Amino acid sequence: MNVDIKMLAKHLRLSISTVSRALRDSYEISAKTKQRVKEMAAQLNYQPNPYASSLRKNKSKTIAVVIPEITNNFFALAINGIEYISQEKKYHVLIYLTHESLLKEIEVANHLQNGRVDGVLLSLSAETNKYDHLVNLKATGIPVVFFDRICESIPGSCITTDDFEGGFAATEHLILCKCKKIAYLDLSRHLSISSKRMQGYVAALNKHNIHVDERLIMQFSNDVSANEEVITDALDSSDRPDGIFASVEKLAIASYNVCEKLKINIPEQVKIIGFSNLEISSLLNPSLSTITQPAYEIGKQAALQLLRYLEKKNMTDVHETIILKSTLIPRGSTKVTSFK
Amino acid sequence: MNVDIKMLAKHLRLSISTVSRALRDSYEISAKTKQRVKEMAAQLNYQPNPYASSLRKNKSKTIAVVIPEITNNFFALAINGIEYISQEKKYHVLIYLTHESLLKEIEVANHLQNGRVDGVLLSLSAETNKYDHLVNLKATGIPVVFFDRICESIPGSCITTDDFEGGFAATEHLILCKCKKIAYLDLSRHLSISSKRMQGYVAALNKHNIHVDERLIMQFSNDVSANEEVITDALDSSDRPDGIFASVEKLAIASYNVCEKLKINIPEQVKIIGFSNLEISSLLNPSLSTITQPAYEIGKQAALQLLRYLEKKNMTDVHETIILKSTLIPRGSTKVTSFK
DNA sequence: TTTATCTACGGAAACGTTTGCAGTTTTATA
DNA sequence: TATAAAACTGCAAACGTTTCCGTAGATAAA
Repeated sequence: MNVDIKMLAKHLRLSISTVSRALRDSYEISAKTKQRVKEMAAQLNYQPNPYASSLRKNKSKTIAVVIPEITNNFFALAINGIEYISQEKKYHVLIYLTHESLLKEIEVANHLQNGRVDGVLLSLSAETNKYDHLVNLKATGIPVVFFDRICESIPGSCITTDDFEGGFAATEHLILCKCKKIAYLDLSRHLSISSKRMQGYVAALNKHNIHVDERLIMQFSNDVSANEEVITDALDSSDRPDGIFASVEKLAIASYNVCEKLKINIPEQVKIIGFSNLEISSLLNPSLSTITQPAYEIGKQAALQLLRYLEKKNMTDVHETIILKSTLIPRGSTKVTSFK
Repeated sequence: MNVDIKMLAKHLRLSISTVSRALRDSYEISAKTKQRVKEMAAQLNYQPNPYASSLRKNKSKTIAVVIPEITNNFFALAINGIEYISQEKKYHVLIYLTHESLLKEIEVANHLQNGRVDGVLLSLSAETNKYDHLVNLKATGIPVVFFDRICESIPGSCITTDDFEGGFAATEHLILCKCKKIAYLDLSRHLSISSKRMQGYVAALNKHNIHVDERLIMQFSNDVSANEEVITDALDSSDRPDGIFASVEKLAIASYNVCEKLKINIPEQVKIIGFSNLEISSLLNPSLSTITQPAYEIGKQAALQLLRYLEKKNMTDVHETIILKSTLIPRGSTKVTSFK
């Protein structure tokens, strides 16, 4: 609001350009002058105007994080990682939530074309089934790094986990726990993570010679009560599945809720495993078996990748995909109960 | 990057100023011209440079959210509310995490003096015991609205909950559940929420003529394992408390972990209640009795308050405090078990 | 001594907007 | 028809930086 570089220069009886250079440690300025300038700047509490600087340099030192939702342990952890790297490199982090809506995602992506940010970290919304908005965004020269819910049809940087292996492991785990009829609860058929996890599911069934029943592959929305209804329908029948593989945390939780309501015992009557970053999975009743992603690390890697790219002189489009490993943690919800 | 207002003007054979005014719907421009301009702008995909605008107008349409941590359901929900209001009013949201560190908070607050944001929403770190940095920030003319962990020694706007009543209700609930020896698990003695909740705790004990035992009032840090050690010490003795009131979610969780480890039965041997926004409290083993804050609403109100303030012509310093109500939800962890 | 190189700094343009002021045309009023 | 008011539009100065040039003086090389 107050003291600008002009005033600083006046106090110092130096030119504006000299002050600017001194503050940025230019080689053209003598050590003595630099020190004088810096001392005076500190004394007057000079705060450079970031917008003037951004305008001139055409760099904002700001990145955008575009995610489907924030009340989700995975994304909260990822942001934690992103923030860690960003603040270390003096970048600022803008948050945009799409609430799993394609329209919102398009709106955000289009807006970000205006240069408000130097780069974008993005995880697709569940609804997203076309990618023009993202192609356009990249076309304006703004680097985009996808994380977790990546976009496979756009070349570029991606940070993700071994979803196929995770899906395979989860399913095989259920199979080894004697499940014969395993349901796959899916968020959206468009998402990379969903299809990869499902492929793992199918592969595991195939390996163990279990027929893939299409009716056991269920799609869900963002509507909690609608989801629970679907699960209720599936579980409230005589030939209900004896195993549930939830591709995302909230579907595992929804399954728990339904089982509670229907008085279905986990793991005796149905075993449940799900992708989840719930730190208290072990405290659930029963404790939830999970495939857990290194969410914090994903955030860190995504931010690192983007910032590394932004600091590069030659902005050649890197096309690097980093795949981190998830880990399966068996707990009570898939415990094999003895016959009685 | 590309097409700027100058180019737009050239295409339209109009002056820059006319174009600018037309885009902003100035009364000085004819409807016909406005339409022409807007159509051309859309056609050329003109994106106004936000930094040029910010520089000129000395307004950034950006707010900062400064919170202790994001992997916390309360804050995630609050951000959700903040984002909801912000995007509605076309504001952008920068996130800064202090990780409960005073130094970090000071660093962030000082940085924000430079005008990068028009206003700040802040929840104090657990370590914060002096407020110069916040006084300075406000002194530069940047409005600050506190939410949840408010700063009582600085006049200004605050959004919080009825922490005294919440603490009182939680404690009385334990008392009515026959607890005789109730521990209070506190995050930091500096925080407004902590002291308010503790006052409620003390008041409830007094009302029921229960002696306030200082040894039952325990302080905790941000270090999970250290916290669990303290709780272990408290619970692993013959005269352990029979009731625990956790002032924040993570201490309730820590208590669960310790009880599990020590094979202490909840609620038979010890009853637990805690402030928490865990949506799956009911699925814990046993389900957790909670005092739940309207976190989403707090976020919304905080953002509303700040933005209302920013849009005001006369920036008179409002000093409004909004107190929302928490609700006590009794569940399994405080259930009175019959004598056997 | 002349010329070239370096060091340290200043002047001024540029970044892309917004806006005060002035100017021109059109319309309304007398 | 003359004149005042209203309706449009343009010029140019900001906003606070960064950076391209240019230059004065000092030092080194010829």
